[in-house]
Amino acid sequence: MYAEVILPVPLSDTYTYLVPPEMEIQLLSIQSDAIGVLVRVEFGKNKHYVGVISHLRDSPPDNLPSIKPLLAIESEQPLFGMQQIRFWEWIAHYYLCRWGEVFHAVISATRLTSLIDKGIMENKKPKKKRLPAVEKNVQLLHPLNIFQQQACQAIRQQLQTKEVCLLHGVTASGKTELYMHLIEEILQQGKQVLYLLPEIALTTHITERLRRFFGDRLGIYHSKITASERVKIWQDLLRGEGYQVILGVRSSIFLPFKSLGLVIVDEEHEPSYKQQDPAPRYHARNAAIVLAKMYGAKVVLGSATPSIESFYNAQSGKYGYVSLNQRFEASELPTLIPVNTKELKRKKQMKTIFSPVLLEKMQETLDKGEQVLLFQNRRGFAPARVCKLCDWTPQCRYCDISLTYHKNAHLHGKSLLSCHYCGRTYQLPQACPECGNNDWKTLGFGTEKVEEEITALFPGAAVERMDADSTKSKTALEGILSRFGKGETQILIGTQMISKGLDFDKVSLVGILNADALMNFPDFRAYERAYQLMSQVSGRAGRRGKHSEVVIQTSHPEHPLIQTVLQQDYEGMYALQSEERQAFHYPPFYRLIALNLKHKKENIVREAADAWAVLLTQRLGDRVIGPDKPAIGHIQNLHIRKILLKIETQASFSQVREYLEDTKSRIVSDPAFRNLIVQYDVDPV
DNA sequence: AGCACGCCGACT
DNA sequence: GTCGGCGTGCTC
Repeated sequence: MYAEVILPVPLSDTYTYLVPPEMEIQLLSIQSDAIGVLVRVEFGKNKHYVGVISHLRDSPPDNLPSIKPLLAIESEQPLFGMQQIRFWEWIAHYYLCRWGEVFHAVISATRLTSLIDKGIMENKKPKKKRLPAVEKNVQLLHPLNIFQQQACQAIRQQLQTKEVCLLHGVTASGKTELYMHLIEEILQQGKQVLYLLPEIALTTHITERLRRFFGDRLGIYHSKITASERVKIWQDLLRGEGYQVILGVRSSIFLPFKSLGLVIVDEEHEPSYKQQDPAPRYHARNAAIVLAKMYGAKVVLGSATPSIESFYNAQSGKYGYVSLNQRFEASELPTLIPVNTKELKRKKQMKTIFSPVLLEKMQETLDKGEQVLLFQNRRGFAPARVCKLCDWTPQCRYCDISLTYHKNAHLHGKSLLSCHYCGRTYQLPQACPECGNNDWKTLGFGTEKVEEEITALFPGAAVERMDADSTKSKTALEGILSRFGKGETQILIGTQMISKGLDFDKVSLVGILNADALMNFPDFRAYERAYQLMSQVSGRAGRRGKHSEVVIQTSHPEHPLIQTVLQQDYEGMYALQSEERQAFHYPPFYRLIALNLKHKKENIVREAADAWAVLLTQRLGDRVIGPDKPAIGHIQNLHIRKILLKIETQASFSQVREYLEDTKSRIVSDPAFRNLIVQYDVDPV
């Protein structure tokens, strides 16, 4: 008897091992087909790995130089079923990565090794059953209001005939409450539920809210939970008791569901659902839809500002569509006020980065004892520091990018410069290394500069900043949220972090400091993103009945995108965008596949990319765009070229995959291009 | 991903 | 004369 084993190494194949005769009975008694059983094997010389059996076979494949035996069986029960293995296979095929890379993601979703080291296989028997779950805090679900009830009913109805339903609900319309009712129904049927959230939105606020209702049935899954908690989640899902609702981040799609009945993807438009590095570069929303299909489960996608893709699928009838456009407890939508910064600058009225209108409204808000949010989607003090004399700008030694100036963070007593691509930090040079001058100016501004200026302008106010730098620890983040929630902080400055998870009702003014910066980046999704961010951050204002205002500073108030934001006209934005996407062959009308080629030597990567594009063009014609040198031409000392494919959505994906594989093997057979790094990114975000 | 094998610079 | 740099090749 032989076993095909998937190993957590980036390789495309499974590997064949001999099942020693004395192990056969043990193996088959765990699982009759052995699928999903963990085994310890030697791979290479003296390297031991824990892998998973994908299937058994009677005879070994031909031409194998040698076959090693399984060393040990590492699980008392199969940890994965056929469904999981089929799901991994789908991920590897669709996202053009290797089996082993997917399994590696599954394993590391447990930190998926700590689980293997001290987890599941040590528990010879499931722990003695806990007493029936009579959590003291468990409450009954709140009844839904009439709008929520109607929406809930509409979702049930849509899901009778459709796999996926998009719930388009304005901020504060009570989507979470509605989800909870749907979850309860599925639990009553004895099925499991996966509730996906972007990492940033998984705050104690929402977890506590759900825990209050689901008590011992709710497991929470993210990168910072303890190993023992992970193990419990695994065991409970495998056994079908205990945790049956998982509130988790994107990697929780790899958990071993047994009888999945419903997947909720909240904030479905969030780009952080797409994994960037390393492979598998999967989109958790799209992968979750496939996962659900394999289990016969239904999917609810929720957003106040749906992705263009999902709204398109709803419009075309592929997804069901339900909207919930009444705010909870009669909250009004905020009034949006554009401020023309170009004109103010011309009139010399922009003395700071804040318009006089914004400053006045801030003062009024503080006088009323209410709170202000200021949104600037850039951390640090300034994105670049420039020598006044010769224009020299500090750059990262490893990446093709200017360093962000962090005035108030220090490295050996000096202010710090940091590379926002590779994370390296540098000391601020005193004098310009080019000309010796010691007089600098800064370009642009980030949250640190906003904080410094606001502190000077409002000396009596309590000001805090919330961005990736100020929230490195979980306690720091919770501290900021809790002080703001209690009203101890009057002005909160932040990056897009403040657009999620904040759920406070004393915010009556939001300032968007630089709308132009949100729109001006070279990406086909720039306007969609800008709309979503401005809309989400505006939604933080005026919860619970208060009148509220949003000031948007822009040099182009007449811009069509700004107009749709001001009128809170999602469908207008969708119409603008879908026309453009169709005309220029972008999603949802075309599928994008990006090829990233990297090499230490620029001439090698350039030649390889040119050759690559020639070969691909022979087969795919003008669907091949590039190669292009990206704006940031090298990162981590590797030079980069990009080739973009725009493929009709109805085209055969397996055909395209075949062309890509064939092209790759032809290029890398050239010894000059052997150590080229090739990365595929399917459906890039 | 690891880990070993294999060819060129600064040291006891 | 060696120790060790990491380039590249392989793993059932």
